[in-house]
Amino acid sequence: MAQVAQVSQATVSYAYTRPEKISSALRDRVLRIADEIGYAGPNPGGQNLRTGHFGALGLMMTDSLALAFDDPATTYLLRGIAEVGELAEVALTLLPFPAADIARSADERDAHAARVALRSAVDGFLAYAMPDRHPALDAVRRRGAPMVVIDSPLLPGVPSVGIRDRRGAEQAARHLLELGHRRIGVLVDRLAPDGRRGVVPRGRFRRIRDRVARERIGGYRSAFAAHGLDFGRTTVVEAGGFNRALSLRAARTLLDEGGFTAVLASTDVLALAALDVLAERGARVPEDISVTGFDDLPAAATAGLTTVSQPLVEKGRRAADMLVEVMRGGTGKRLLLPTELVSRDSTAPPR
Amino acid sequence: MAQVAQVSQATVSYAYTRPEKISSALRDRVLRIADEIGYAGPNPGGQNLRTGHFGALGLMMTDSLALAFDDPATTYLLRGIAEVGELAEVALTLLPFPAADIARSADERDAHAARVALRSAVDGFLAYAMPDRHPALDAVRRRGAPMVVIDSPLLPGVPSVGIRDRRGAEQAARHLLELGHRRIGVLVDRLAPDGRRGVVPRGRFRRIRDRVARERIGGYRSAFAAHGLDFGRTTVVEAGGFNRALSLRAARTLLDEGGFTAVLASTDVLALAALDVLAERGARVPEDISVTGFDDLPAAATAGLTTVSQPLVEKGRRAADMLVEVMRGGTGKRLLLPTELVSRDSTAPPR
DNA sequence: CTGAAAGCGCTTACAG
DNA sequence: CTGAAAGCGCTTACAG
Repeated sequence: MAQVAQVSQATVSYAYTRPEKISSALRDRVLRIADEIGYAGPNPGGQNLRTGHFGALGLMMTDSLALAFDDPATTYLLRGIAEVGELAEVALTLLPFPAADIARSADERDAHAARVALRSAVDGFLAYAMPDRHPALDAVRRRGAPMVVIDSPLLPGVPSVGIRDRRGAEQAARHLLELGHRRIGVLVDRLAPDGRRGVVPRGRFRRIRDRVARERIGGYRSAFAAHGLDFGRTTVVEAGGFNRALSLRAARTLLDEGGFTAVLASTDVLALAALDVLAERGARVPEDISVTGFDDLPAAATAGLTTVSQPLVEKGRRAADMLVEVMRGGTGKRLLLPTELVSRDSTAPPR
Repeated sequence: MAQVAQVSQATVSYAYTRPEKISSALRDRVLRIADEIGYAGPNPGGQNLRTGHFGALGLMMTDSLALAFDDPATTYLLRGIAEVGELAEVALTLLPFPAADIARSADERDAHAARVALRSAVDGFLAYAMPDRHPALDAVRRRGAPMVVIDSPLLPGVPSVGIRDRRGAEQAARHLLELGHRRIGVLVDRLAPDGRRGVVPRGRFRRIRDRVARERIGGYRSAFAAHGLDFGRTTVVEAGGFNRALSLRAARTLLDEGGFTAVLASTDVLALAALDVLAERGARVPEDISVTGFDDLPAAATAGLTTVSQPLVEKGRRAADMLVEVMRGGTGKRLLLPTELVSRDSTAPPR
């Protein structure tokens, strides 16, 4: 391009990125010639290498991207991220972590994820709801790239945004217990990314690989203990994932057991699935059985679901804000957002 | 890194990307030293520049990213894109087109969008629901990057995936007309990205800047004409955007006028908003008034909405497939997916 | 199986 | 206000 226009490379560069450095006549000429010969402006690859930044943020999630567009809670979080004004200048890159059905094994999947994180052309990372130990997290830290964690895991020295999961879960459980429920069935999404689902055997609680799941279970456990109940004897069903199909299946498995006066669900998606299964079976809520959720999605309000609200959109916004701050040289911190029990029409004392 | 390990740059490169080119002993040594000195592997910027590809696809949308996480139809589309297996190796970059409230003017917004498209470190573009003329589209074509358009606009020589919008819209309108409706109010999302909303003045129909809106209005118009009605005399309310708040507002504006026996909405989000406003006002559907939508979101089925279904997830999947094909040197084509009228409980003959 | 060299396209001091 | 030169970090023929 510089050759054709018979100017130096620097002049072309200035024409695009530093208009004040050259005369406007020269700039116009360069731009006109560029137009004629079909030069579309500085190649991003060259710019990246030279300036050392990419103009993009990477978002890492467990599993595949499907989560981003499948799970309502995730969608709200992403909305918050997208709202951040400073991001008007940077792209949001959704990193392709392979789904379980594509990768041959969990190890291979993790290795792939780490490679992706390392290779991706981004200036900073948002890690959302990752399991405790994940090679991609190590890879990012080693690369020394700015990172902010959302929800899980908690990594020493890594800034993060989350909520008081244990307390929120405790609030929901206490609400049911204080209403007088003693036969409570529990629904959880996933305790570890190993594809297991169904009734959770006791030993599995010691091998939870996700901070949020661990905290929520911990909250349930302590609320139960405060009311003289042993959480270990409670039926807990694990969906094995986040989507509606798996949630419905888990709700059916739990409700097939029968005899519960309440369902304590660790997400709204699970609680809403339970509501649907109950309606299908002709059970009345809350007369026959109470149900609580967690998240307070808009759909929870519509369904009259008693749940624990967390500020999902704000969580995304704050995390993105914090990442911008870290990328500017700030240190970031651990930010905890409030939760609140929202009592609606899906809970009542047992008969 | 090469210096410390006392090997050549090439050896380091091979250690990471061509294990078969060096002995495994040497490779192990290189990797071990890298680990010790904290070298995280090849810098993506250097790789990009040298190989000429980025390992990412760019998604361009009108307005801001908020659309991606705000509009259910868009969310389903993205789910389809994310499902494409070949994408397990490439990232999906959401390009940050500034929202109306951030950019000072429409021109500035467009110029910014073009710049972003040019600068972004991606190998190909998916352009979704863009207005007819948009500088970012020109910029991408000039850059010569592979591109597939979803829905709008239709560009000569550019492969695209869409549906028969005109026919689908015609089906919905004809359904109402054949039931005997003559006082039909129409709801549309946006005819041009200029921030206008409210009752659409006649002249504005000649200045629609979005292909899909134009086709759907055309479908309504011809169905009306076939029944001896002048579409030009119909009340059409434009929401001015895609979210629920604007949709509710548009529905209120339309229904305030009164006297309609049916509401013909150009999207399900608008139709569902109309349903909510009608419920709020104590009107019975379909006894007092009929409502039709377009898209067939899962929420439409729940609400018993009569609508025109289009395969949203498949649209995304097909578009991503086609882009992969084009990036491999294929030519792509114009792909049209089927629509179908789904008759549910929100429509009946007028009283 | 390993190493020295070229060059991808840019930006930025620096000299004129 | 403009140009010549260096170097960002990599990969890939090529020579040994």
